[in-house]
Amino acid sequence: MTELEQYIQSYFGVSSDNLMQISELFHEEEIKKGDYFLHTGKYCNKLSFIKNGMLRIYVTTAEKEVTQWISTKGFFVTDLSSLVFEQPARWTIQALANTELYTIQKSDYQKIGQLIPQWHALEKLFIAKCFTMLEDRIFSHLSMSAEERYQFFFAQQPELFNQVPLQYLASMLGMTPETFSRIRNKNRI
Amino acid sequence: MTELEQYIQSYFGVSSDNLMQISELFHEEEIKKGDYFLHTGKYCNKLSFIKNGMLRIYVTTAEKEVTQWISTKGFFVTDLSSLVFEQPARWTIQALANTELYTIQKSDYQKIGQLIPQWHALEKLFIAKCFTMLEDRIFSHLSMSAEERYQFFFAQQPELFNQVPLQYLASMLGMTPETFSRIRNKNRI
DNA sequence: AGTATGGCTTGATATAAATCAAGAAATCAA
DNA sequence: TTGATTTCTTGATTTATATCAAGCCATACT
Repeated sequence: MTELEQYIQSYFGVSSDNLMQISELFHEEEIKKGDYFLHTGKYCNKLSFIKNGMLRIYVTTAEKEVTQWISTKGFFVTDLSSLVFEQPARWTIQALANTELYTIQKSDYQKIGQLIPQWHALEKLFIAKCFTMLEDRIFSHLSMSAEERYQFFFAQQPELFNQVPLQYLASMLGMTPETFSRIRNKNRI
Repeated sequence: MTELEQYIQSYFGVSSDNLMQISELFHEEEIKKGDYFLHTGKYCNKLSFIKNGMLRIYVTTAEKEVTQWISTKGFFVTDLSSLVFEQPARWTIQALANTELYTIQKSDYQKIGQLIPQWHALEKLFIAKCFTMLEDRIFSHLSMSAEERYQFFFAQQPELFNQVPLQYLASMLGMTPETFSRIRNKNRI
């Protein structure tokens, strides 16, 4: 089983005879550090798994740049509202490092539902899972201080803290780089 | 077309011959003010539309009560992770007023997929829509002040501000009742 | 090697929002 | 209606976090 098939299996629990059908629709793609996967306002017509590397999902407002999320190895990446509802992309997505992707084009993505009858049901579960992760994140903003959010997130993804420019982590957690730096220092052994 | 059918139509865009099949699976139910739709830790085995009234979705932590959302007429209500993944409910859901619901039991809900082949695809779109709403909410916490969140939310649901105890709105927006009260006063004409 | 450049740290200060506290208004119950 | 709760408002104070500013440390550049 290829790495891609393992990811699809673990996210969607597809049976192994279907796995190959799906994974054949993906192709490998590389994005160099600094290059863009997607620009705000464009239409997102693909969905990718990260084989290795990192992508930052952000948006530029009048005052500042807001990092919404950083995706790493094993994660999905797309602009869901653009892919699914054909709307202009909300997010800009840029590679923080040289990144290899398994990518499926929208047209092929839409074919999966015909190939595999239970696909939509599995996909629904996947998106529902993503939904609950966002619920957790909102909860963290309703009930935690900056330091608590730091610890909550660090517990979930400690690897990220060594690999990602800290200013982006700070933004993603809803605090300034200075505050992030101080908290980080305090929490270092 | 009944009110329930209109909701289902508008959320899912089901064709009219399927609408009745679906709506027949729902039954009406009433919850008195103060009564509970769901308790944290229990299993949520239903999904409801609000015909009228209001429900508050919240969780009690060691320090405080955190209101995650307030659902009103026309909205869906359930604990998604409990309904879909059969996990203990994260949220407690309580009626803020006498509330009439159209409710479908989990067992019937699961039947819809068999009745209507494209159901899972429609449901996926529905959850994806909910997902993007949560993305917006997270963005509001990453980039806005308390006052800006107040205005952002007020623009979306001005009706709520007259009907709901303000302390719950405050919690839902991630601020204290005092801060909410001051901002509200300032923004009153 | 030397010097830019961008990212991180640290300190001083300002500000938004929380907390504490008391009183006013609204809601509820008898 | 009246008193009893509960919720809301307002002011004073504290605290967390942002902002401003300077220096430091890496990495990249020539």
